[in-house]
Amino acid sequence: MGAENSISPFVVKRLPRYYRYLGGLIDKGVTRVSSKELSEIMNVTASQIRQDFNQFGNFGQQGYGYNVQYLYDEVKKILGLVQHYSMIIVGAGNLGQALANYDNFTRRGFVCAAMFDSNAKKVGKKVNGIDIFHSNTLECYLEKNPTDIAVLAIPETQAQLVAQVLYRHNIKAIWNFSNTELEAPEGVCVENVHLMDSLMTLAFNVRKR
Amino acid sequence: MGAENSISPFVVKRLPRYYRYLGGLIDKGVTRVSSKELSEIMNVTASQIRQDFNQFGNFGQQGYGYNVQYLYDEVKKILGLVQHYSMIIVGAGNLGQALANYDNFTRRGFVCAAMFDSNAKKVGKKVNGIDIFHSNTLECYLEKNPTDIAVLAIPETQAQLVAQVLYRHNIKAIWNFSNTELEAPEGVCVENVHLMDSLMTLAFNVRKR
DNA sequence: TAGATTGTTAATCGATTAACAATC
DNA sequence: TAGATTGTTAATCGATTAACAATC
Repeated sequence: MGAENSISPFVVKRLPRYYRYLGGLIDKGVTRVSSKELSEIMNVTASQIRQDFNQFGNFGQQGYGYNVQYLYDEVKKILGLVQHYSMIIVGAGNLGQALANYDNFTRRGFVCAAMFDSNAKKVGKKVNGIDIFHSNTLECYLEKNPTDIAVLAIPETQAQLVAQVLYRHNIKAIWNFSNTELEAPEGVCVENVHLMDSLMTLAFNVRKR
Repeated sequence: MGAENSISPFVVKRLPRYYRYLGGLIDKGVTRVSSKELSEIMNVTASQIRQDFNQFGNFGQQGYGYNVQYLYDEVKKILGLVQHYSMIIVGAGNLGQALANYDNFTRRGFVCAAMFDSNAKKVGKKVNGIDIFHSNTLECYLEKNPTDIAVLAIPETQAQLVAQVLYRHNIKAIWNFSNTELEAPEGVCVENVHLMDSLMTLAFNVRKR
């Protein structure tokens, strides 16, 4: 119901956390929760919880609170987790393989169909059942297999170049683990994961204690 | 010079990005940059750049701008990257090994001294030159080797338990890759990396295009 | 009905941006 | 000196919190 465009990125960033906590409540057998209860568990204000959800619809009931399962399902829909996403991983190094082995992604509907690497020694092998192809077959693959999300687990020197290939073949989104920020054309989503940045933030906070 | 306490987390989160871009400029041989030039490269406002840096001191010069190397060094100091941090990785699964192989951490002063795993098959092996010890030797290790940062690359079911051990032995910070949020005692920094959350955010944005 | 809790409007707080005097 | 650009104050914008009428 809410104006699905113009949702603040702050709200969006909080959605997966709600989803996680609601899932936890379901596992515990909790069927009903008020914004106040949830706020205490999650350590945020009840006001923020109600504001956030009401960006998307009226999921609660006065005097009762929220039905946990219903709210969970709604958040799932909002996040777009009711559909499947086809995914490839570019870069079969340590990180690429770690991600390929992470079965949680598959469970949530992010299905990794192929991996690519420029190292001939890796080509032909499998990681968690996923074939590793040579990078120079990437274009050919994408032509035959429209792909939603490409995971970039390659060095920054190659990232921008590979991204260009992906853009040409209408990739919808890039999950970027390389140490660069990609320039993305209109309509392509890029989510950067800067592990080094995260560790530096930690260093800053440690020293400031 | 700035009141080093009470720096907004928004500013802190931006510091590593500045550090990255300034490093890039140095690599390109750029010696001098104005807030306006930097703002165009980084796609933020010049105002924000000046505000951010002035939380920590006056690093620029009117009419000139900023000396890139000097500013880079100052940000390095602010982030606390002039010292070394002793680190251990708990969990030698795919992700733990991927992190152990990531030499960038060492280059920046985050030195991984040991890994721990509860799988006896892995104990005794090395990853990137780092010994894997059995998890039940963790306490003993920490007593002999004071450690700044523990990386948690273990399933959520074990995370809170291991964290308790770490707290008892005065760990300073936890870099948490497990799918939980840890309750940390006063004085311990926790930085959560929720890869699944990041991917969900991407899914939301893809659908909204 | 009385009690509880939502949905939503209004108030507050803080982050970002704009403006400009200081000064290199 | 004139031009450029900072450091910093003031204005704006938006996010968060508080308050409360609506209603289950």
